[in-house]
Amino acid sequence: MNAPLRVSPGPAPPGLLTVMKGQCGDCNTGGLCLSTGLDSGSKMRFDRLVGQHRRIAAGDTLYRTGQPLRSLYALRCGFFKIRRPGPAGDQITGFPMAGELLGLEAVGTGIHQSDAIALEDSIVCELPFAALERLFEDIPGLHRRFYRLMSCEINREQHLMLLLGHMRAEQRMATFLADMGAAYAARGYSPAQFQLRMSREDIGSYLGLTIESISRLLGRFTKLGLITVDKRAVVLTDPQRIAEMASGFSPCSPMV
Amino acid sequence: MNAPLRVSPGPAPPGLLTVMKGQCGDCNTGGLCLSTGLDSGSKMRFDRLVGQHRRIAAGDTLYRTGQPLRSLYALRCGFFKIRRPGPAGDQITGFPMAGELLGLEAVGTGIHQSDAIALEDSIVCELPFAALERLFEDIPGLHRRFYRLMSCEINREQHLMLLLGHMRAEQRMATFLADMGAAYAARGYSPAQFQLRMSREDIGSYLGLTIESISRLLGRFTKLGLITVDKRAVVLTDPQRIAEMASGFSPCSPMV
DNA sequence: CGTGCGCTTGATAGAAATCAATGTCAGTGG
DNA sequence: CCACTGACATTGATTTCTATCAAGCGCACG
Repeated sequence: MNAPLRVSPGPAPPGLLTVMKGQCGDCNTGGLCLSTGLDSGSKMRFDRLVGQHRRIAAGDTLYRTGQPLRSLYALRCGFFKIRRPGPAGDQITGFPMAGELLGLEAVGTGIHQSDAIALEDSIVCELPFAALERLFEDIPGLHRRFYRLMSCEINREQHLMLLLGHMRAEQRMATFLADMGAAYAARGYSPAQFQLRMSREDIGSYLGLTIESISRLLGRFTKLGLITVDKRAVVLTDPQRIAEMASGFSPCSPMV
Repeated sequence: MNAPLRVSPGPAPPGLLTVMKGQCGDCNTGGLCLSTGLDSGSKMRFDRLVGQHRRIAAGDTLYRTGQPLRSLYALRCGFFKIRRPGPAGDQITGFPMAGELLGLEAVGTGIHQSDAIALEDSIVCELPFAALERLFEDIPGLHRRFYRLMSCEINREQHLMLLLGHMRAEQRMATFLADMGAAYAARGYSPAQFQLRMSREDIGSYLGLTIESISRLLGRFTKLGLITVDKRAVVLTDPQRIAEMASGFSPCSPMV
Protein backbone atom coordinates (compact mmCIF):
# COMPACT_ATOMS: atom_id res chain seq x y z
CA MET A 1 0.00 0.00 0.00
CA ASN A 2 2.53 2.59 -1.13
CA ALA A 3 0.35 4.58 -3.48
CA PRO A 4 -0.43 8.06 -2.19
CA LEU A 5 -3.68 8.25 -0.31
CA ARG A 6 -6.53 9.69 -2.25
CA VAL A 7 -9.59 11.34 -0.88
CA SER A 8 -12.61 9.26 -1.67
CA PRO A 9 -14.47 10.95 -4.50
CA GLY A 10 -17.86 12.54 -4.30
CA PRO A 11 -20.77 11.24 -6.31
CA ALA A 12 -19.77 10.23 -9.81
CA PRO A 13 -21.01 12.52 -12.55
CA PRO A 14 -23.74 10.74 -14.48
CA GLY A 15 -22.56 8.97 -17.61
CA LEU A 16 -19.06 8.47 -16.35
CA LEU A 17 -19.55 4.81 -15.69
CA THR A 18 -19.40 3.33 -19.14
CA VAL A 19 -19.43 -0.42 -19.12
CA MET A 20 -16.18 -1.91 -17.90
CA LYS A 21 -15.70 -5.15 -19.73
CA GLY A 22 -12.33 -6.07 -18.26
CA GLN A 23 -11.58 -9.36 -16.63
CA CYS A 24 -10.54 -10.01 -13.05
CA GLY A 25 -6.98 -9.12 -13.99
CA ASP A 26 -7.97 -5.50 -14.39
CA CYS A 27 -9.94 -5.44 -11.19
CA ASN A 28 -8.87 -2.79 -8.76
CA THR A 29 -10.58 -4.16 -5.68
CA GLY A 30 -7.19 -4.97 -4.31
CA GLY A 31 -7.20 -8.40 -2.81
CA LEU A 32 -10.64 -8.26 -1.30
CA CYS A 33 -12.39 -10.28 -3.98
CA LEU A 34 -13.27 -13.94 -3.80
CA SER A 35 -10.74 -14.75 -6.51
CA THR A 36 -7.78 -13.34 -4.63
CA GLY A 37 -4.95 -15.79 -4.17
CA LEU A 38 -5.89 -18.13 -6.99
CA ASP A 39 -3.20 -19.21 -9.39
CA SER A 40 -3.48 -17.76 -12.88
CA GLY A 41 -5.02 -20.87 -14.38
CA SER A 42 -7.76 -20.99 -11.78
CA LYS A 43 -8.24 -17.28 -12.12
CA MET A 44 -8.97 -17.69 -15.82
CA ARG A 45 -11.65 -20.26 -15.06
CA PHE A 46 -13.05 -17.98 -12.40
CA ASP A 47 -13.08 -15.22 -14.99
CA ARG A 48 -15.21 -17.33 -17.30
CA LEU A 49 -17.67 -17.91 -14.50
CA VAL A 50 -18.35 -14.24 -14.12
CA GLY A 51 -21.50 -13.92 -16.13
CA GLN A 52 -21.43 -10.24 -16.77
CA HIS A 53 -20.58 -6.98 -15.22
CA ARG A 54 -23.86 -5.42 -14.39
CA ARG A 55 -24.21 -1.71 -13.97
CA ILE A 56 -26.55 -0.69 -11.16
CA ALA A 57 -27.72 2.89 -11.04
CA ALA A 58 -27.87 4.77 -7.76
CA GLY A 59 -31.11 3.93 -5.99
CA ASP A 60 -31.68 0.71 -7.91
CA THR A 61 -32.09 -2.63 -6.22
CA LEU A 62 -29.80 -5.56 -6.94
CA TYR A 63 -31.92 -8.14 -5.16
CA ARG A 64 -34.86 -8.14 -2.81
CA THR A 65 -36.00 -10.05 0.24
CA GLY A 66 -37.88 -13.14 -0.82
CA GLN A 67 -36.28 -13.53 -4.22
CA PRO A 68 -34.58 -16.84 -4.95
CA LEU A 69 -30.82 -16.78 -4.90
CA ARG A 70 -29.52 -16.86 -8.45
CA SER A 71 -26.16 -15.20 -8.15
CA LEU A 72 -23.80 -13.75 -5.67
CA TYR A 73 -22.41 -10.37 -6.60
CA ALA A 74 -18.88 -9.12 -6.22
CA LEU A 75 -18.96 -5.38 -5.89
CA ARG A 76 -16.43 -4.16 -8.42
CA CYS A 77 -16.91 -0.51 -7.75
CA GLY A 78 -19.58 1.52 -6.06
CA PHE A 79 -21.41 1.48 -2.79
CA PHE A 80 -24.49 -0.34 -1.50
CA LYS A 81 -26.68 -0.54 1.52
CA ILE A 82 -28.17 -3.78 2.76
CA ARG A 83 -31.59 -3.50 4.30
CA ARG A 84 -33.33 -6.18 6.26
CA PRO A 85 -37.05 -5.89 6.86
CA GLY A 86 -38.17 -6.58 10.39
CA PRO A 87 -41.24 -6.41 12.61
CA ALA A 88 -40.02 -3.24 14.27
CA GLY A 89 -38.96 -1.41 11.12
CA ASP A 90 -36.18 -2.05 8.68
CA GLN A 91 -32.60 -2.34 9.71
CA ILE A 92 -29.60 -1.42 7.62
CA THR A 93 -27.17 -4.24 8.24
CA GLY A 94 -24.23 -2.99 6.24
CA PHE A 95 -22.74 -0.68 3.67
CA PRO A 96 -20.68 -2.90 1.38
CA MET A 97 -17.91 -1.25 -0.62
CA ALA A 98 -15.77 -2.26 -3.58
CA GLY A 99 -14.42 -5.79 -3.30
CA GLU A 100 -17.12 -7.15 -1.04
CA LEU A 101 -19.34 -10.08 -1.82
CA LEU A 102 -23.09 -9.58 -1.69
CA GLY A 103 -25.79 -12.16 -1.13
CA LEU A 104 -24.20 -14.52 1.40
CA GLU A 105 -27.26 -14.35 3.63
CA ALA A 106 -29.21 -16.23 0.94
CA VAL A 107 -26.91 -19.23 0.69
CA GLY A 108 -28.49 -21.13 3.57
CA THR A 109 -32.08 -21.02 2.44
CA GLY A 110 -31.71 -20.22 -1.24
CA ILE A 111 -33.90 -17.16 -0.63
CA HIS A 112 -32.65 -13.64 -0.19
CA GLN A 113 -33.24 -12.34 3.31
CA SER A 114 -32.51 -8.70 2.63
CA ASP A 115 -32.51 -5.99 -0.04
CA ALA A 116 -29.37 -4.68 -1.69
CA ILE A 117 -29.71 -1.09 -2.85
CA ALA A 118 -27.06 0.89 -4.70
CA LEU A 119 -26.13 4.14 -3.00
CA GLU A 120 -24.30 5.31 -6.10
CA ASP A 121 -23.82 4.10 -9.63
CA SER A 122 -22.07 0.78 -9.20
CA ILE A 123 -20.74 -2.18 -11.11
CA VAL A 124 -21.07 -5.72 -9.87
CA CYS A 125 -19.63 -8.97 -11.14
CA GLU A 126 -22.42 -11.50 -11.29
CA LEU A 127 -21.43 -14.93 -10.02
CA PRO A 128 -24.15 -17.47 -10.87
CA PHE A 129 -24.34 -19.47 -7.70
CA ALA A 130 -24.91 -22.90 -9.22
CA ALA A 131 -21.86 -22.46 -11.42
CA LEU A 132 -19.87 -21.15 -8.49
CA GLU A 133 -20.75 -24.24 -6.50
CA ARG A 134 -19.58 -26.41 -9.36
CA LEU A 135 -16.36 -24.46 -9.51
CA PHE A 136 -15.73 -25.20 -5.83
CA GLU A 137 -15.18 -28.83 -6.74
CA ASP A 138 -12.53 -27.96 -9.30
CA ILE A 139 -10.57 -25.11 -7.83
CA PRO A 140 -9.09 -26.18 -4.52
CA GLY A 141 -8.51 -22.81 -2.89
CA LEU A 142 -11.79 -21.29 -3.89
CA HIS A 143 -14.18 -22.94 -1.50
CA ARG A 144 -11.77 -22.34 1.34
CA ARG A 145 -11.65 -18.70 0.43
CA PHE A 146 -15.43 -18.72 0.27
CA TYR A 147 -16.21 -20.01 3.71
CA ARG A 148 -13.50 -17.87 5.23
CA LEU A 149 -15.19 -14.86 3.78
CA MET A 150 -18.44 -16.04 5.35
CA SER A 151 -16.74 -16.43 8.69
CA CYS A 152 -15.47 -12.87 8.43
CA GLU A 153 -19.00 -11.77 7.72
CA ILE A 154 -20.08 -13.50 10.91
CA ASN A 155 -17.43 -11.54 12.77
CA ARG A 156 -18.46 -8.29 11.20
CA GLU A 157 -21.97 -8.88 12.41
CA GLN A 158 -20.93 -9.84 15.90
CA HIS A 159 -18.97 -6.61 16.01
CA LEU A 160 -22.19 -4.83 15.15
CA MET A 161 -24.16 -6.76 17.74
CA LEU A 162 -21.72 -5.51 20.30
CA LEU A 163 -22.20 -1.99 19.07
CA LEU A 164 -25.98 -2.23 19.15
CA GLY A 165 -26.18 -4.11 22.40
CA HIS A 166 -23.63 -2.45 24.59
CA MET A 167 -22.53 0.94 23.29
CA ARG A 168 -24.07 4.33 23.91
CA ALA A 169 -24.88 6.61 21.03
CA GLU A 170 -21.59 8.49 21.16
CA GLN A 171 -19.49 5.36 21.04
CA ARG A 172 -21.59 3.96 18.24
CA MET A 173 -20.98 7.03 16.14
CA ALA A 174 -17.26 7.02 16.88
CA THR A 175 -17.12 3.37 15.91
CA PHE A 176 -19.01 4.05 12.73
CA LEU A 177 -16.67 6.85 11.70
CA ALA A 178 -13.58 4.85 12.58
CA ASP A 179 -14.90 1.82 10.70
CA MET A 180 -15.66 3.91 7.64
CA GLY A 181 -12.18 5.36 7.74
CA ALA A 182 -10.67 1.90 8.04
CA ALA A 183 -12.74 0.66 5.12
CA TYR A 184 -11.54 3.51 2.95
CA ALA A 185 -7.99 3.00 4.12
CA ALA A 186 -8.17 -0.66 3.11
CA ARG A 187 -8.97 0.56 -0.41
CA GLY A 188 -6.15 3.07 -0.62
CA TYR A 189 -8.12 6.15 0.32
CA SER A 190 -7.55 8.45 3.20
CA PRO A 191 -8.92 7.04 6.45
CA ALA A 192 -9.63 10.52 7.76
CA GLN A 193 -11.36 12.25 4.91
CA PHE A 194 -14.24 10.77 2.98
CA GLN A 195 -17.70 11.15 1.58
CA LEU A 196 -20.60 9.50 3.32
CA ARG A 197 -22.62 7.83 0.63
CA MET A 198 -25.67 7.22 2.75
CA SER A 199 -28.32 9.48 4.27
CA ARG A 200 -28.51 10.30 7.96
CA GLU A 201 -31.54 8.08 8.07
CA ASP A 202 -29.51 5.12 6.82
CA ILE A 203 -26.83 5.78 9.40
CA GLY A 204 -29.50 5.97 12.06
CA SER A 205 -31.01 2.66 11.07
CA TYR A 206 -27.56 1.09 10.94
CA LEU A 207 -26.60 2.32 14.40
CA GLY A 208 -29.99 1.81 16.00
CA LEU A 209 -30.52 5.54 16.53
CA THR A 210 -32.89 8.16 15.19
CA ILE A 211 -32.01 10.62 12.50
CA GLU A 212 -32.15 13.44 15.04
CA SER A 213 -29.62 11.70 17.24
CA ILE A 214 -27.29 11.27 14.28
CA SER A 215 -27.54 14.95 13.52
CA ARG A 216 -26.89 15.95 17.10
CA LEU A 217 -23.97 13.59 17.44
CA LEU A 218 -22.30 14.96 14.34
CA GLY A 219 -22.88 18.44 15.71
CA ARG A 220 -21.43 17.52 19.07
CA PHE A 221 -18.38 15.88 17.50
CA THR A 222 -17.83 18.99 15.43
CA LYS A 223 -18.04 21.24 18.49
CA LEU A 224 -15.53 18.99 20.22
CA GLY A 225 -13.15 19.48 17.32
CA LEU A 226 -13.14 15.81 16.45
CA ILE A 227 -14.51 16.17 12.94
CA THR A 228 -15.75 18.64 10.40
CA VAL A 229 -18.87 17.90 8.42
CA ASP A 230 -20.14 19.57 5.31
CA LYS A 231 -23.21 17.81 4.05
CA ARG A 232 -21.88 14.32 3.48
CA ALA A 233 -18.20 15.18 3.38
CA VAL A 234 -16.50 14.21 6.63
CA VAL A 235 -13.01 14.97 7.86
CA LEU A 236 -11.79 13.27 10.99
CA THR A 237 -9.68 16.05 12.42
CA ASP A 238 -8.80 14.03 15.50
CA PRO A 239 -8.85 10.42 14.34
CA GLN A 240 -6.98 9.28 17.39
CA ARG A 241 -9.55 10.47 19.86
CA ILE A 242 -12.27 9.03 17.68
CA ALA A 243 -10.49 5.71 17.73
CA GLU A 244 -10.22 5.98 21.49
CA MET A 245 -13.91 6.62 21.80
CA ALA A 246 -14.64 3.63 19.63
CA SER A 247 -11.82 1.84 21.39
CA GLY A 248 -11.07 -1.71 20.54
CA PHE A 249 -12.17 -2.21 16.98
CA SER A 250 -10.21 -4.79 15.06
CA PRO A 251 -11.17 -5.59 11.50
CA CYS A 252 -11.29 -9.11 10.22
CA SER A 253 -9.59 -9.96 6.98
CA PRO A 254 -9.40 -13.55 5.82
CA MET A 255 -6.22 -15.54 5.56
CA VAL A 256 -5.58 -15.88 1.84
CA MET B 1 -41.98 -35.11 14.79
CA ASN B 2 -44.55 -37.54 16.13
CA ALA B 3 -42.96 -38.35 19.43
CA PRO B 4 -44.82 -36.89 22.39
CA LEU B 5 -43.45 -33.55 23.49
CA ARG B 6 -41.27 -33.68 26.52
CA VAL B 7 -40.61 -30.88 28.92
CA SER B 8 -36.97 -29.92 28.77
CA PRO B 9 -35.27 -31.33 31.83
CA GLY B 10 -33.81 -29.33 34.65
CA PRO B 11 -30.13 -29.48 35.43
CA ALA B 12 -28.74 -32.98 35.10
CA PRO B 13 -27.89 -34.70 38.37
CA PRO B 14 -24.11 -34.89 38.67
CA GLY B 15 -22.60 -38.14 37.50
CA LEU B 16 -25.40 -38.91 35.10
CA LEU B 17 -23.36 -38.01 32.08
CA THR B 18 -21.18 -41.02 31.68
CA VAL B 19 -19.13 -40.95 28.52
CA MET B 20 -21.18 -41.57 25.41
CA LYS B 21 -18.91 -43.35 23.00
CA GLY B 22 -21.43 -43.89 20.24
CA GLN B 23 -20.92 -42.85 16.67
CA CYS B 24 -22.96 -40.39 14.64
CA GLY B 25 -25.51 -43.09 14.01
CA ASP B 26 -26.55 -42.96 17.65
CA CYS B 27 -26.66 -39.22 17.72
CA ASN B 28 -29.95 -37.74 18.80
CA THR B 29 -29.42 -34.21 17.59
CA GLY B 30 -32.04 -34.83 14.98
CA GLY B 31 -30.88 -33.54 11.64
CA LEU B 32 -29.19 -30.43 12.91
CA CYS B 33 -25.64 -31.74 12.73
CA LEU B 34 -23.16 -31.07 9.99
CA SER B 35 -23.28 -34.69 8.90
CA THR B 36 -27.01 -34.70 8.22
CA GLY B 37 -27.91 -35.75 4.74
CA LEU B 38 -24.71 -37.61 3.95
CA ASP B 39 -24.96 -41.08 2.47
CA SER B 40 -23.94 -43.90 4.76
CA GLY B 41 -20.48 -44.28 3.25
CA SER B 42 -19.68 -40.62 3.69
CA LYS B 43 -21.14 -40.74 7.15
CA MET B 44 -18.71 -43.45 8.12
CA ARG B 45 -15.80 -41.35 6.99
CA PHE B 46 -17.21 -38.39 8.84
CA ASP B 47 -17.47 -40.61 11.88
CA ARG B 48 -13.79 -41.40 11.71
CA LEU B 49 -13.01 -37.70 11.58
CA VAL B 50 -14.64 -37.08 14.92
CA GLY B 51 -11.63 -37.10 17.18
CA GLN B 52 -13.36 -37.72 20.44
CA HIS B 53 -16.42 -36.90 22.40
CA ARG B 54 -15.30 -34.45 24.99
CA ARG B 55 -17.22 -33.96 28.17
CA ILE B 56 -17.39 -30.35 29.31
CA ALA B 57 -18.51 -29.66 32.85
CA ALA B 58 -20.92 -26.82 33.59
CA GLY B 59 -18.96 -23.59 33.87
CA ASP B 60 -15.96 -24.86 31.94
CA THR B 61 -14.68 -23.18 28.82
CA LEU B 62 -14.41 -24.99 25.50
CA TYR B 63 -12.34 -22.32 23.79
CA ARG B 64 -11.32 -18.75 24.49
CA THR B 65 -10.90 -15.56 22.53
CA GLY B 66 -7.42 -15.41 21.05
CA GLN B 67 -6.80 -19.13 20.94
CA PRO B 68 -5.91 -20.61 17.57
CA LEU B 69 -8.64 -22.59 15.89
CA ARG B 70 -7.89 -26.28 16.21
CA SER B 71 -11.30 -27.83 15.99
CA LEU B 72 -14.89 -27.02 15.47
CA TYR B 73 -17.25 -28.59 17.95
CA ALA B 74 -20.60 -30.15 17.30
CA LEU B 75 -22.69 -29.88 20.42
CA ARG B 76 -23.99 -33.37 21.02
CA CYS B 77 -25.91 -32.62 24.13
CA GLY B 78 -25.86 -29.79 26.59
CA PHE B 79 -26.03 -26.05 26.50
CA PHE B 80 -23.47 -23.29 26.00
CA LYS B 81 -23.19 -19.56 25.99
CA ILE B 82 -20.97 -17.69 23.58
CA ARG B 83 -19.39 -14.54 24.96
CA ARG B 84 -17.63 -11.94 22.91
CA PRO B 85 -15.41 -9.44 24.71
CA GLY B 86 -15.87 -5.84 23.66
CA PRO B 87 -14.81 -2.34 24.60
CA ALA B 88 -18.14 -1.64 26.26
CA GLY B 89 -18.43 -4.87 28.19
CA ASP B 90 -18.91 -8.41 27.02
CA GLN B 91 -21.79 -9.45 24.86
CA ILE B 92 -23.45 -12.83 24.88
CA THR B 93 -23.94 -13.59 21.20
CA GLY B 94 -25.76 -16.85 21.47
CA PHE B 95 -26.91 -19.85 23.47
CA PRO B 96 -26.13 -22.86 21.29
CA MET B 97 -28.06 -26.05 21.97
CA ALA B 98 -27.68 -29.68 20.96
CA GLY B 99 -26.89 -30.11 17.29
CA GLU B 100 -25.29 -26.75 16.74
CA LEU B 101 -21.78 -26.20 15.49
CA LEU B 102 -19.44 -24.08 17.59
CA GLY B 103 -16.41 -22.13 16.47
CA LEU B 104 -17.43 -20.83 13.04
CA GLU B 105 -16.37 -17.32 13.96
CA ALA B 106 -12.75 -18.51 14.01
CA VAL B 107 -12.67 -19.93 10.49
CA GLY B 108 -11.85 -16.63 8.81
CA THR B 109 -8.84 -15.66 10.86
CA GLY B 110 -7.84 -18.97 12.38
CA ILE B 111 -8.18 -17.32 15.79
CA HIS B 112 -11.17 -17.66 18.09
CA GLN B 113 -13.06 -14.40 18.47
CA SER B 114 -15.19 -15.43 21.42
CA ASP B 115 -15.41 -17.69 24.44
CA ALA B 116 -17.60 -20.79 24.60
CA ILE B 117 -18.73 -21.62 28.11
CA ALA B 118 -20.82 -24.62 29.09
CA LEU B 119 -24.00 -23.74 30.95
CA GLU B 120 -24.51 -27.33 31.97
CA ASP B 121 -22.59 -30.57 31.71
CA SER B 122 -22.25 -31.10 27.97
CA ILE B 123 -20.75 -33.39 25.40
CA VAL B 124 -19.21 -32.13 22.19
CA CYS B 125 -17.89 -33.94 19.13
CA GLU B 126 -14.49 -32.54 18.32
CA LEU B 127 -13.96 -31.95 14.59
CA PRO B 128 -10.27 -31.19 13.91
CA PHE B 129 -10.53 -28.39 11.43
CA ALA B 130 -7.60 -29.31 9.20
CA ALA B 131 -9.01 -32.82 8.80
CA LEU B 132 -12.46 -31.41 8.18
CA GLU B 133 -11.11 -29.22 5.41
CA ARG B 134 -9.47 -32.25 3.82
CA LEU B 135 -12.73 -34.09 4.05
CA PHE B 136 -14.47 -31.31 2.14
CA GLU B 137 -12.49 -32.32 -0.93
CA ASP B 138 -13.68 -35.90 -0.73
CA ILE B 139 -17.28 -35.70 0.38
CA PRO B 140 -19.22 -33.57 -2.06
CA GLY B 141 -22.23 -32.68 0.06
CA LEU B 142 -20.27 -31.88 3.17
CA HIS B 143 -18.75 -28.66 2.02
CA ARG B 144 -22.10 -27.43 0.77
CA ARG B 145 -23.70 -28.30 4.06
CA PHE B 146 -20.93 -26.42 5.82
CA TYR B 147 -21.26 -23.08 4.12
CA ARG B 148 -25.01 -23.25 4.25
CA LEU B 149 -24.76 -23.62 7.98
CA MET B 150 -22.54 -20.56 8.02
CA SER B 151 -25.06 -18.62 5.99
CA CYS B 152 -27.75 -19.57 8.50
CA GLU B 153 -25.50 -18.31 11.23
CA ILE B 154 -25.27 -15.00 9.39
CA ASN B 155 -29.04 -14.86 9.31
CA ARG B 156 -29.32 -15.69 12.96
CA GLU B 157 -27.07 -12.78 13.73
CA GLN B 158 -28.88 -10.38 11.49
CA HIS B 159 -32.05 -11.38 13.28
CA LEU B 160 -30.33 -10.40 16.50
CA MET B 161 -29.08 -7.14 15.05
CA LEU B 162 -32.65 -6.29 14.27
CA LEU B 163 -33.62 -7.12 17.81
CA LEU B 164 -30.86 -5.03 19.32
CA GLY B 165 -31.21 -2.15 16.91
CA HIS B 166 -34.93 -1.70 16.55
CA MET B 167 -36.91 -3.43 19.25
CA ARG B 168 -37.96 -2.12 22.63
CA ALA B 169 -37.24 -4.11 25.72
CA GLU B 170 -40.63 -5.80 25.81
CA GLN B 171 -40.40 -7.00 22.24
CA ARG B 172 -36.87 -8.24 22.79
CA MET B 173 -37.99 -10.35 25.71
CA ALA B 174 -40.96 -11.72 23.80
CA THR B 175 -38.66 -12.59 20.91
CA PHE B 176 -36.23 -14.27 23.25
CA LEU B 177 -38.92 -16.40 24.83
CA ALA B 178 -40.44 -17.30 21.48
CA ASP B 179 -37.02 -18.17 20.06
CA MET B 180 -36.19 -20.35 23.03
CA GLY B 181 -39.49 -22.14 22.65
CA ALA B 182 -38.85 -22.67 18.96
CA ALA B 183 -35.37 -24.00 19.66
CA TYR B 184 -36.76 -26.52 22.14
CA ALA B 185 -39.56 -27.42 19.76
CA ALA B 186 -37.00 -28.15 17.04
CA ARG B 187 -35.48 -30.69 19.41
CA GLY B 188 -38.71 -32.40 20.29
CA TYR B 189 -39.40 -30.60 23.54
CA SER B 190 -42.37 -28.48 24.43
CA PRO B 191 -42.10 -25.00 22.96
CA ALA B 192 -44.07 -23.55 25.85
CA GLN B 193 -42.46 -25.03 28.89
CA PHE B 194 -38.75 -25.11 29.49
CA GLN B 195 -35.85 -24.45 31.79
CA LEU B 196 -33.70 -21.40 31.21
CA ARG B 197 -30.14 -22.58 31.49
CA MET B 198 -28.61 -19.12 31.76
CA SER B 199 -28.65 -16.46 34.46
CA ARG B 200 -30.64 -13.23 34.21
CA GLU B 201 -27.35 -11.51 33.66
CA ASP B 202 -26.62 -13.62 30.59
CA ILE B 203 -30.07 -12.89 29.21
CA GLY B 204 -29.49 -9.21 29.82
CA SER B 205 -26.20 -9.20 27.99
CA TYR B 206 -27.75 -11.15 25.14
CA LEU B 207 -30.68 -8.76 24.78
CA GLY B 208 -28.73 -5.58 25.43
CA LEU B 209 -30.59 -4.89 28.68
CA THR B 210 -29.71 -4.78 32.35
CA ILE B 211 -30.41 -7.53 34.78
CA GLU B 212 -32.98 -5.33 36.51
CA SER B 213 -34.85 -4.81 33.28
CA ILE B 214 -34.93 -8.55 32.68
CA SER B 215 -36.37 -9.08 36.13
CA ARG B 216 -39.01 -6.41 35.66
CA LEU B 217 -39.97 -7.69 32.24
CA LEU B 218 -40.46 -11.21 33.50
CA GLY B 219 -42.54 -9.76 36.32
CA ARG B 220 -44.63 -7.71 33.93
CA PHE B 221 -45.19 -10.66 31.60
CA THR B 222 -46.30 -12.73 34.58
CA LYS B 223 -48.75 -10.07 35.69
CA LEU B 224 -50.13 -9.92 32.17
CA GLY B 225 -50.76 -13.65 32.33
CA LEU B 226 -48.38 -14.38 29.47
CA ILE B 227 -46.01 -16.59 31.38
CA THR B 228 -45.29 -18.09 34.74
CA VAL B 229 -41.77 -18.08 36.10
CA ASP B 230 -40.33 -20.04 38.95
CA LYS B 231 -36.62 -19.47 39.21
CA ARG B 232 -35.44 -20.62 35.82
CA ALA B 233 -38.48 -22.67 34.91
CA VAL B 234 -40.66 -20.84 32.41
CA VAL B 235 -44.10 -21.68 31.12
CA LEU B 236 -45.49 -19.69 28.25
CA THR B 237 -49.13 -19.65 29.24
CA ASP B 238 -50.08 -17.51 26.25
CA PRO B 239 -47.58 -18.41 23.55
CA GLN B 240 -49.69 -16.84 20.87
CA ARG B 241 -49.64 -13.39 22.38
CA ILE B 242 -45.94 -13.74 23.01
CA ALA B 243 -45.46 -14.62 19.37
CA GLU B 244 -47.52 -11.60 18.43
CA MET B 245 -45.38 -9.37 20.56
CA ALA B 246 -42.27 -10.79 18.97
CA SER B 247 -44.10 -10.76 15.69
CA GLY B 248 -42.35 -11.82 12.57
CA PHE B 249 -39.69 -14.24 13.66
CA SER B 250 -38.81 -16.87 11.11
CA PRO B 251 -36.07 -19.33 11.84
CA CYS B 252 -33.55 -20.33 9.26
CA SER B 253 -32.82 -23.97 8.72
CA PRO B 254 -30.53 -25.04 5.92
CA MET B 255 -31.64 -26.94 2.86
CA VAL B 256 -30.23 -30.42 3.33
C1' DC C 1 -40.67 30.65 -7.24
C1' DG C 2 -42.75 27.32 -4.87
C1' DT C 3 -42.23 22.39 -3.46
C1' DG C 4 -40.21 18.61 -1.30
C1' DC C 5 -36.56 16.20 0.68
C1' DG C 6 -32.84 15.86 3.72
C1' DC C 7 -31.09 17.84 7.58
C1' DT C 8 -30.67 20.65 11.85
C1' DT C 9 -32.17 22.42 16.20
C1' DG C 10 -35.04 23.02 20.32
C1' DA C 11 -38.47 21.46 23.85
C1' DT C 12 -40.48 17.67 26.04
C1' DA C 13 -41.57 12.94 27.16
C1' DG C 14 -40.57 8.37 28.05
C1' DA C 15 -37.96 4.08 28.43
C1' DA C 16 -34.42 1.89 30.44
C1' DA C 17 -30.21 2.54 33.24
C1' DT C 18 -28.48 3.39 37.53
C1' DC C 19 -28.46 3.51 42.42
C1' DA C 20 -29.94 1.34 46.52
C1' DA C 21 -32.09 -1.92 49.42
C1' DT C 22 -34.11 -6.26 50.24
C1' DG C 23 -35.19 -11.14 49.45
C1' DT C 24 -34.27 -16.11 48.40
C1' DC C 25 -31.77 -20.05 48.40
C1' DA C 26 -27.84 -23.41 48.36
C1' DG C 27 -23.91 -24.37 50.57
C1' DT C 28 -20.77 -24.22 54.64
C1' DG C 29 -19.35 -24.62 58.98
C1' DG C 30 -19.97 -23.76 63.83
C1' DC D 1 -29.85 -27.44 63.79
C1' DC D 2 -29.03 -22.91 62.90
C1' DA D 3 -26.41 -18.89 61.65
C1' DC D 4 -23.52 -17.09 58.11
C1' DT D 5 -22.06 -16.35 53.45
C1' DG D 6 -22.25 -15.34 48.65
C1' DA D 7 -24.49 -15.69 44.23
C1' DC D 8 -28.55 -14.63 42.08
C1' DA D 9 -32.79 -12.24 41.77
C1' DT D 10 -36.52 -8.87 42.81
C1' DT D 11 -38.32 -4.34 43.77
C1' DG D 12 -38.44 0.71 44.38
C1' DA D 13 -36.67 5.56 43.67
C1' DT D 14 -34.29 8.47 40.77
C1' DT D 15 -31.51 9.87 36.88
C1' DT D 16 -30.05 9.94 32.27
C1' DC D 17 -30.12 9.12 27.67
C1' DT D 18 -32.39 8.98 23.57
C1' DA D 19 -36.88 9.14 21.26
C1' DT D 20 -40.52 11.88 20.08
C1' DC D 21 -42.78 16.02 18.82
C1' DA D 22 -42.38 20.35 16.56
C1' DA D 23 -40.46 24.00 13.86
C1' DG D 24 -37.46 25.83 10.58
C1' DC D 25 -33.44 25.87 7.27
C1' DG D 26 -31.04 25.06 2.81
C1' DC D 27 -30.68 23.20 -1.39
C1' DA D 28 -32.00 20.74 -5.71
C1' DC D 29 -35.45 20.49 -8.97
C1' DG D 30 -39.48 21.08 -11.60
